[in-house]
Amino acid sequence: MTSIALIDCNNFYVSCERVFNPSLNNKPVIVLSNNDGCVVARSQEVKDLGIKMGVPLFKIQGLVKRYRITVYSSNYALYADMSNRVMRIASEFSPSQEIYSIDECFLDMKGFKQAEINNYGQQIRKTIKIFVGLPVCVGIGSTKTLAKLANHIAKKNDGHNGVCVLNDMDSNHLTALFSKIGVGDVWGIGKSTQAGLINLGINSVLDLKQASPRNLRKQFSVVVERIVKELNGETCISLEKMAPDRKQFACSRSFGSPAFSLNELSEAIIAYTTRVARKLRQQKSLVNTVYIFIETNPFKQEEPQYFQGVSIALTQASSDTRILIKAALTGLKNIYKSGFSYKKAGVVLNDLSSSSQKQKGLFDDIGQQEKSESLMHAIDAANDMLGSGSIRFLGEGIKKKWDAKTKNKTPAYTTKIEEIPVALAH
DNA sequence: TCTGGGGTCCTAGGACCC
DNA sequence: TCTGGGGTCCTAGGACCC
Repeated sequence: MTSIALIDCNNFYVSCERVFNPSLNNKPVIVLSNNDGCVVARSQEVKDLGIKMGVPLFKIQGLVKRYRITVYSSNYALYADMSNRVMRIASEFSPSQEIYSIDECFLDMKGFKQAEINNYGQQIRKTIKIFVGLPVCVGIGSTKTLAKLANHIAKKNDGHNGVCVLNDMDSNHLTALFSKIGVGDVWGIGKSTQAGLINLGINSVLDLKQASPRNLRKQFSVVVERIVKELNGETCISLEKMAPDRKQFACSRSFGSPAFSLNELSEAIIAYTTRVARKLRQQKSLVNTVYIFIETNPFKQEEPQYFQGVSIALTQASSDTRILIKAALTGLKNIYKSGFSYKKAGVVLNDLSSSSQKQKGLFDDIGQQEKSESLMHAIDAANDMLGSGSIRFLGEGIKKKWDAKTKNKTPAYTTKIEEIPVALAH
């Protein structure tokens, strides 16, 4: 029988902050989204207060004051680095690993003895705690969906001590357990599908497990059919050892303060294009279509609203930031209308191809292309060495009034030497 | 005053072809 | 008076995830 483990960090962003500020342990802590807008991570204490994921900060200011909740802007440099450390350690516990998100990975546990698997899970937890300082839970089941569910059970029930193994559980116990978990807690069942299932009288995980996959495919989609099969131990979603190439790269941001002029929007679009172009080159891909959009604040319905996006097809696939910026700005000029208060803009690179399989055009200037590649390579190398943004296009501006707010960001403790924690000995 | 960002997959429906 | 049908490809939009 196959066996898959899901390692998932508890309250990941909050836990990362606590590693460098242990006085926050057992105290309520929140981490905010970009622009300090919404709650994206909550400590257990905050969850217990009933504060939901994704609520805007301004709606819970009263609770923040009353319960003295510590509020942080997000510090992605720190979280990414902590994630890498966790993943490296986890990978040593299995011959194959799929990194599923910044705070989760699946491990193939095939061949492990049932009797030992629980201990093994405990060992994974302890090792990550000791070496990185982060708390994780481990869920083990015969499919990914069951591993996810096991992890959910481990997180919600202290009795499991952070590890839940479903493989060896007897069926009575399993039935009792599954009848108590809502169908919306299953991986892949979102709000809309949950409502539809409840409508059919399918309320618990047990109900879903016992439902007919064929009927649910007709009612919903092949996705729900697969979930039912996976709940019954039939593998439909396989472990992806190698991360496949991305099919698109996007960068979009809300502005710290609204933008009005074409010039301000151009700055933002240039900055975002620079970011996605870098990601594109990292994957060694080229882009054929650049999509950009601008929008006003949809929450301010009393203000005039405008949303417009446009795709620009390049004459030739490219990864040269200058060419991408030129295309993006051409698009921007086409859709920009004055008189609106813009809140957000974005750039999406679609229709990617591999740079090693580039089609040669009839009028290609080979010398020009080599120059382009070596220039981009030099810029990337300099930014890697000196810190990103060291070399950038002047067009993205200096003052950047539109740039996002980050009022309460902790230092990049682990990735910038100037911001490393200092310990004083007496 | 203040409401995130980046990704994937699936499906329905239109365009087009023979 | 008579007005097909089936296949493929593409795209937009929805749903979901973290």
